[in-house]
Amino acid sequence: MDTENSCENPCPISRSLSVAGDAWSILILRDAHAGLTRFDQFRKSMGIAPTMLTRRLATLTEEGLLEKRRYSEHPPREEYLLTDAGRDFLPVLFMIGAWGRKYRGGGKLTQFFDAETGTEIQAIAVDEVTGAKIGTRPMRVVVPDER
Amino acid sequence: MDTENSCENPCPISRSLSVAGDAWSILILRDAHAGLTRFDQFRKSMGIAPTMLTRRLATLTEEGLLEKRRYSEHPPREEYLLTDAGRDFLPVLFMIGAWGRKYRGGGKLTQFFDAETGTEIQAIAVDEVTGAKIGTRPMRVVVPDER
DNA sequence: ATTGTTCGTATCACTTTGATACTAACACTT
DNA sequence: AAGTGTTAGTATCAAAGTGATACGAACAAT
Repeated sequence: MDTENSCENPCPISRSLSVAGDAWSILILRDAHAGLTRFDQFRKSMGIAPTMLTRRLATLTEEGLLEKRRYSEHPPREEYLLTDAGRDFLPVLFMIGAWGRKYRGGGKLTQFFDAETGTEIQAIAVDEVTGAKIGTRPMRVVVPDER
Repeated sequence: MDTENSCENPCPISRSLSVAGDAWSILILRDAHAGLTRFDQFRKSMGIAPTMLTRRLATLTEEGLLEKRRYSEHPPREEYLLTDAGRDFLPVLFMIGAWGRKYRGGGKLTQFFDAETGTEIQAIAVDEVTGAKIGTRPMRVVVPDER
């Protein structure tokens, strides 16, 4: 795709997709949230080719969702940690997961529980202002005019 | 990627991504939510090559997010409408958009308002059970054992 | 000295993509 | 009747991206 549409495009979805709009990037972020930090952990978890992984980790680092940290000087070893921007991707992951759970739910699925209450987490998107579920009320779209 | 991981993989995120894990598909769904239904509308809106668009529309239709409807017999013309599954993708779109708004927010952005209250929609993900924002409380992950 | 671990790079066949041109089936205008 | 316009694609093909595999560098451990 044309990934150079960052600041031109008024659509916030396009802008996000130009950063993490492919499946590998999203899976890396998923695994990073699950606590993985190292090249080989990602590689084994996802079965991704090392060339791909190198590129994706570099992009996510450049784009500020991950940061490299040296965890060993001898030999030099880096690990990849989530930044704030990367951590804030979690709601996206949960909504993607919620859709998959509902529409591709056959067989066994990974589950997420609230550690305090012990209840299974049911992620939904709401408008923080009105409290209404996204998609349940009519909305008005305002597209900025060009230039 | 390996797109044949539908029912094998216990991760609901992987399953969703095997259906709509590329930028074009997500942008088509965005435009479909904005009311576009026809081939040329999508093509002009996104600047996508017709070969790509044909394939993506076919995939989304096969996967049950869109459905074809004939709107003219002479000449034969089809349009693409969101199914329930497609409509339920809206929360994903809003969360992706929310991230882009927060971390790639320079310049003019499309805005969404609640038609009743007139307030700008601030999409967040919450756990419907506890009401807590996703990511603010510790959670426990349960991965099903193989076989 | 040999084996193992970790984080990659090199190579290369294969697949996907994207730009462009073109077609089919009409309607509409002159 | 001929030409123009609209819609929904298909055909072609070069360029780019992907992915499997092998290999390398820099050590640690035995």
